[in-house]
Amino acid sequence: MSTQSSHPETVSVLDQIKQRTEHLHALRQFCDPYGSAFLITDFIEGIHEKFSSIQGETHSQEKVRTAGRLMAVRLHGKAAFGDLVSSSSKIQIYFKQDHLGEAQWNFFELLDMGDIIGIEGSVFRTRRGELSILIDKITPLSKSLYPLPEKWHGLKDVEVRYRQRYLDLMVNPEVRKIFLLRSALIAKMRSFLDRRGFHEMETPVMSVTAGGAEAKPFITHHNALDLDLHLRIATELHLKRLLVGMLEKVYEIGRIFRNEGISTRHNPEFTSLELYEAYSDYEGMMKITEDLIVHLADELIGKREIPYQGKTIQLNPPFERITYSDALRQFGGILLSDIRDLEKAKHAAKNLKISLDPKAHVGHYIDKIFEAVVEPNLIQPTFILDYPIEISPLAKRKSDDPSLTYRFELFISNMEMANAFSELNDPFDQKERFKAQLKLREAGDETAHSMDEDFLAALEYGMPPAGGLGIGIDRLCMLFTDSASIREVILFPLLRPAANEMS
RNA sequence: GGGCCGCUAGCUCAGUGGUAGAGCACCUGACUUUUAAUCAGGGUGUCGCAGGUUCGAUCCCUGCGCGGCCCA
Repeated sequence: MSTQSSHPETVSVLDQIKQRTEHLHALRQFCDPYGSAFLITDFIEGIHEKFSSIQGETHSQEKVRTAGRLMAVRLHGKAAFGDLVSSSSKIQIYFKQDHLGEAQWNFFELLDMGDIIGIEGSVFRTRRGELSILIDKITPLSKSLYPLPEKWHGLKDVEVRYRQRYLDLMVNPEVRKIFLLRSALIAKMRSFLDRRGFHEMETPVMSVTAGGAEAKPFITHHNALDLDLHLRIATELHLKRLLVGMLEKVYEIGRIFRNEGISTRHNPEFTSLELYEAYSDYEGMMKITEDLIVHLADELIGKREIPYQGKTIQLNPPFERITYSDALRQFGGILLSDIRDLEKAKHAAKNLKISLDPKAHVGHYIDKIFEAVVEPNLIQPTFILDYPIEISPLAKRKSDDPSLTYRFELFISNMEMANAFSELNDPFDQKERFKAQLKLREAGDETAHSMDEDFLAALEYGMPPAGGLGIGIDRLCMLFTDSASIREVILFPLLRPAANEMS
């Protein structure tokens, strides 16, 4: 057992641990307190369904066997009520001395809050109308040696909640709900894509160069090859190689790593969906984005109006569409053409009180100005179309304006949820874009792309025109669970080690 | 990286320059249909850490740690 930082060795806690340990030793006289497999006839949620019609004084003929964690006990002399909790449900259990008999009542007296037990008994309804199980037999399955957090207020200290997430999950049922929803969301996403003929692929997490996005990578080292490797910052460039290889509809749901700051919307590792469809384009990607999000809302929430941080988000397609330059003009009175010149961009940024690194290039300024002027206005789902080429090195140029690209981002509640484009499949153009990125990198921009010769070689074999789409799964989960912070939807968000965990 | 806020019992939180507080949890007793059970009794603490000021610091000051929010 590891050192428990949240359990300072106070007399009070020691007393409770001591008492629980004594109960454990007493149990060992009769059974293994850390039991083995326990045959369950009914899960708790199933019992509620199966016996919902029980009324009055009747007890079920049928016996049930189920298991869970004992989370409350209401002593009542020679009887007691308890709450037996499972992952998504709970049921009241009734211990009765004369019914249990001396030996079983003895077991009951050795139970502590938080213990895991198996029970066998008949189902009945109490005078107050609560479906309950009258226990015939208790089987101790695991002992809880530490006192639990408060039963009414739960565990609120976010630091403890994240560092000891198991406690958070144990005592805060709504937290369990969030992660069950996250699990369901990913499952629904997979089945949605599979039904549409997409195939799930797995591309490398580690490679010599990390590309496909503007971000700093984490670096690790392979000993046998004596080689520094980067953790991926996107799955894009590998998935597009698959298009070259004639896998025409592919996706990957995977962990992405970016060596950047932490905020309520950013965790250094997060999960993305990226999908690529040959012979499609960004119009096709907009359609699939709408379809997917609406499908998830229908399946997970059951409606298309969802509450998020005090606002109501309407997920009814079609989502609003506005071009990048129209958005700048509409929300900020700014002309895109004006801020594509570095000096003019600096001036505009100054007016908006945006300060940037002196090495920042014009793309950074465009991005920041957009962020400041437009993003705060994008509450309802909105596609922003036709991004400037300076900040879109992997997207196809628009045929009617080669300074813009067939790229969109979807914003919901001011958050960037999706990013997609008609994929650039012209290797000559792609090479020029990489060269431009390389210049920025040489000028000190660590997030600029490096030249990926191998990817270029793949393009030179011919990549079909395609639409590609990336969706941030964590942010989608935030939206669907009304969570203000990305840490609420990541089981173990990165935290600094606590002082006593260092060294 | 900067600003603001927080850190007090296992948990949720009050509080004060002079013996450390409540509710829940826990312990003892009563109670065989309660459900935040109830009733009677019991306080279990390195007041985040380290310095400083002071007769005396949990409180005031400085630094540090961890976290939160906002900004970059």
